[in-house]
Amino acid sequence: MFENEVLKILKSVGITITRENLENPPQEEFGDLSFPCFHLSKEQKRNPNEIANGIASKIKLPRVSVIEKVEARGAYVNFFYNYSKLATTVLKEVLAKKENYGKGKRKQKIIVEFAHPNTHKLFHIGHLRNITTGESVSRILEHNGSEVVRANYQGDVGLHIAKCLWGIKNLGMEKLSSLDKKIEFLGKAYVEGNKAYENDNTKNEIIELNRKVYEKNPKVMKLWKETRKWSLNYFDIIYKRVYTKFDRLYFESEVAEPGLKITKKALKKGILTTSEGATIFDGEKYGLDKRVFVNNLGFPTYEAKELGLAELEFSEFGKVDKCVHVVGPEQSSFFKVTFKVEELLDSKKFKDKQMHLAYGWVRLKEGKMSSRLGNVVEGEWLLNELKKNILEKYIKKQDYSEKEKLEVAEAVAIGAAKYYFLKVNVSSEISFDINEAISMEGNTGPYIQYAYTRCCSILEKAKKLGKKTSQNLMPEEKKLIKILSLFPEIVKKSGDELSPTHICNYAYELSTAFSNFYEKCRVLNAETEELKNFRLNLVKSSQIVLGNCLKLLGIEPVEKM
RNA sequence: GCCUCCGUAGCUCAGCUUGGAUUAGAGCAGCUCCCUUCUAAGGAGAAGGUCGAGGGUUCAAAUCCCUCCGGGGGCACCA
Repeated sequence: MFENEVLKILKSVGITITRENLENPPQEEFGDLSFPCFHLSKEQKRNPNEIANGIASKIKLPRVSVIEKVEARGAYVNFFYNYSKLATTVLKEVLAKKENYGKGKRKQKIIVEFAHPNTHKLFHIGHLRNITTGESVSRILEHNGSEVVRANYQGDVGLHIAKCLWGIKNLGMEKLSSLDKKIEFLGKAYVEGNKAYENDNTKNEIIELNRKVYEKNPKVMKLWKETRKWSLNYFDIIYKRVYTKFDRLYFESEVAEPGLKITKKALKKGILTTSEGATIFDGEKYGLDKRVFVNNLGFPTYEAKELGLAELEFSEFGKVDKCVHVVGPEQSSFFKVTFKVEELLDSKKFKDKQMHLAYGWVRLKEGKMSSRLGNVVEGEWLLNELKKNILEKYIKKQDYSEKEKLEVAEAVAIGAAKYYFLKVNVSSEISFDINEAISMEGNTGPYIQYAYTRCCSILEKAKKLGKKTSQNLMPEEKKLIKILSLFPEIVKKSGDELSPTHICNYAYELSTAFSNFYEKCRVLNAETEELKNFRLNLVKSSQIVLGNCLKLLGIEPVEKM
């Protein structure tokens, strides 16, 4: 918050550095901002402790300053803020900017491509992590000032579809009343088709069916269209449920033809070659894998379709600075190859703009999920399970209306699931422990939500905010103010690293600091009216920043729970 | 064989990009306390660690480099 003041002071004693050279001290007793002297020590070949001492003794603080004290400690020059001034500055800023507090000015246009469920296949817990990550990354980038295009690339052609359609034909089309039943039926059909693919006779039937889908055979199209629509309707319900909306839905059926055309061009240019009847990319000279773009039956693979997709993505939205693909780590080789081919096709358009954000697998304790084995953990099932438990364990005991209870339980359940995904690094694998996610204690979504509702509850009782600022702050108040002041730099860090984890850690720290404050500092019946007003402003600011954190995570804040 | 991600307390994980503050941080589980007080889904305290192993670079390594061990994922006609 007062970085510029510190830089100015350092400049006045002949040290010109940038914000990057300053650090946040690990402990309160080391002050609020520090300048480590190790680099100077290298340049001047002097003991860093001496340098730090020299700097600290040279500094003469102005009479009126937001910096209260400067002190050398070891190799660090530590700056201590005047907390009364810090409080005034932070509260003023948060209360003025509200949901825009911490908003950055990076004006990039970024496509975030995520979700990508396949039609005719179950929507599982891994898709849930995907959407959670993609939505949060999108919101974080937006808060950094970028314009985000949310894209979703859904697979609606290919062997998996053929397997499912074969299964439907084999099982016989049932009369199904509800969407849930239809989705369940598709799941069964897929498993059936997948089994049949193991057998040579039925395998050929499935391949034939696949051809018919690619060739848009009218007889097959009818069934394809109808069942595809089931999946899409179902996905729409889930997207809405997890607070996501897409600007553009892409389909494999839409990019297959264009993708094939591009592979022909790439073949002419010598980027792709022919081998054993297939069109392939031989990545050896780039240290990459060999991958097939068009198979020996003439069907475009996922690779060829990707070329068609990229072409669309980079032409439909004007100048795009970056395209982030939120996809599992098993596609790492695939993306390295397609990114390379795209770069070779049009360097100016694609080079260094494509990025694969790989998130780790989600497992249950029983083992890896696979829709082929039919032992998937459905996304919706998980959300419903969390909701049921939250409702039973806590919300039922509250005294508001049934309708409100359901709404609150829903928001808390979605938040619990999302937070469980986001609190670990994107690349880490998650072994999903349902009991742990349900337990709602410690570093969890419900804990953050709860801190937020405590803010709301006080503010509701207080009715209005006064404007006085306190002079002597309690340690809990100081800590809270300090944390509030750090929000903008956390947002920047999360955006730079595409890492929602930092927001989770920050939100947890803020919630803990608020709980401490709540415990030690009475607000509504504070000793004086002035103090009460100051604390109310502090509560309001905490509510705003906690709310911002939740929104960046894609979680809906609730006012009571 | 090659590529890639991961290995930090009994369990789940921060910290590693940009090496530094004589005590490596949390949360769960277990132990001790705190509800006449703004929702105890809370707060306080004690306990718990050869940072996978071994080398190296450095004044300084959980963090950088190398080797090895263990695990996940991938490496041509699936997506």
